[in-house]
Amino acid sequence: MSERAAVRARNPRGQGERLREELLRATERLLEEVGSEDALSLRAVARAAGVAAPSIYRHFSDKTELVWATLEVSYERLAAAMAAAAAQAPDDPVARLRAQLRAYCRYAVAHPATYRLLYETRQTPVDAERLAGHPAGLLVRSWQQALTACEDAGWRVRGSRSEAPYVLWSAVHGRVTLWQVMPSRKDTGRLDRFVDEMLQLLLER
Amino acid sequence: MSERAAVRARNPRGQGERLREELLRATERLLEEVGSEDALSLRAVARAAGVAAPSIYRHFSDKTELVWATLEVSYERLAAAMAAAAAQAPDDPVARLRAQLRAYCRYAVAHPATYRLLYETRQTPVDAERLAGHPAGLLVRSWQQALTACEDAGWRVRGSRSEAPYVLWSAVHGRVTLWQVMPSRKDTGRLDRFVDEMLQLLLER
DNA sequence: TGTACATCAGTGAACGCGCGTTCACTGATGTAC
DNA sequence: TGTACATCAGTGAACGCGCGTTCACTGATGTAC
Repeated sequence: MSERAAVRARNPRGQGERLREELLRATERLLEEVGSEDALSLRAVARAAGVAAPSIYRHFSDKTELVWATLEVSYERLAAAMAAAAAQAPDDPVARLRAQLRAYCRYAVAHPATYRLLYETRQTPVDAERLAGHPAGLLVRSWQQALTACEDAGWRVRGSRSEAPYVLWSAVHGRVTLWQVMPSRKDTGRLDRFVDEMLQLLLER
Repeated sequence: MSERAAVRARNPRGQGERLREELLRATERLLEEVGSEDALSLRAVARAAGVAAPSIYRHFSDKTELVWATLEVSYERLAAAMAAAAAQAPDDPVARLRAQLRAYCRYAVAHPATYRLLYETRQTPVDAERLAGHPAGLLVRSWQQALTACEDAGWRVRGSRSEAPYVLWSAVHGRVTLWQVMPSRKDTGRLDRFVDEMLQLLLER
């Protein structure tokens, strides 16, 4: 599989935290390689980072902690990608929302394993407190705001307004999943067209 | 975890195939218990079936084969549940479609792990041929037919007709996933309301 | 300027474990003659 | 009716493996005096 990284120099004093970042990056990369949390091993992460396995424990108390931290990083990446896409879109709320939705799809397609991780409930020792802080809540709010911006620009949201963010998010997440599992025609154009379709269903002048 | 089943009597001659069914049932049950394909072990399946581990190899050539067979059983169960719900619904195509969608949600909620398996691409040694026969295709056709029935009864499908089955399926699958991952308010009523919402968005007189 | 010491980043060896799979087998039951 | 044999359902012991985690450690570098 993946070889030990080039011989690693020990971090200088006071810079121990750097390894933490390297481990997170290695975990993200390996996760995509092996495809799932269970298939990921701490030893492989250590190998990829060019470090001995026990060194991980300087920064993460156990495997769950490492994976959870990676999940948080993933969420931030996704949110950042969406924000960047919106910022680059034309100055029109619908165009911005469309750009966000497309960015969402692109992220999912580009990082299938980490994307799947976002919707993983199983996370072995997940306690209530942890689930409550699940970054998923951030996404709902993001769709919510985008829809409000459309309304402010004179669009009407069809159907129940409170349900609308969920309609949007469910549809797009579901479509990406189906896209990944359906054997035929893996062109991302279909995802783009789906996004347009949903916007037309949901918004009217 | 789960204890060895009550002492098992060896199947009579010619009835060896019975163990196959017992293994499938045990796999389904254990899958729900442990939550994922990776966390499932052949040894645990054997224990649950009251049999020695090597006995599995009389019926399945390896772990993948066993899991794949279970996936097929799951798909059939889901399809059957949907069909039964449609059959019990009032004699109206929209009511029938609604009943199918709700049955879909109920299945997903009742069997989260096997449901998740339906959308698992990873299936380690999945070759092209196998993916092509993925039972997911059956579901698209089922939504397709239900929509046509509505059209025949005088309803119009809003938006692109060819995209509509995917809209329906994506939305409902996505919503179930979110429902499972979002920490708060786990009442299935929300899923039912979501189904209604989608039907209103998609169908008009 | 020298030196004892604390801190820090990271390691090598070992632990016990459960796994998927293979192997040569057992013992009951049916069949051929 | 008896007996040799084939078939069938299933087993016990063993294989090699990689895993998560713990332990006591090393050796470079900074700090106090």
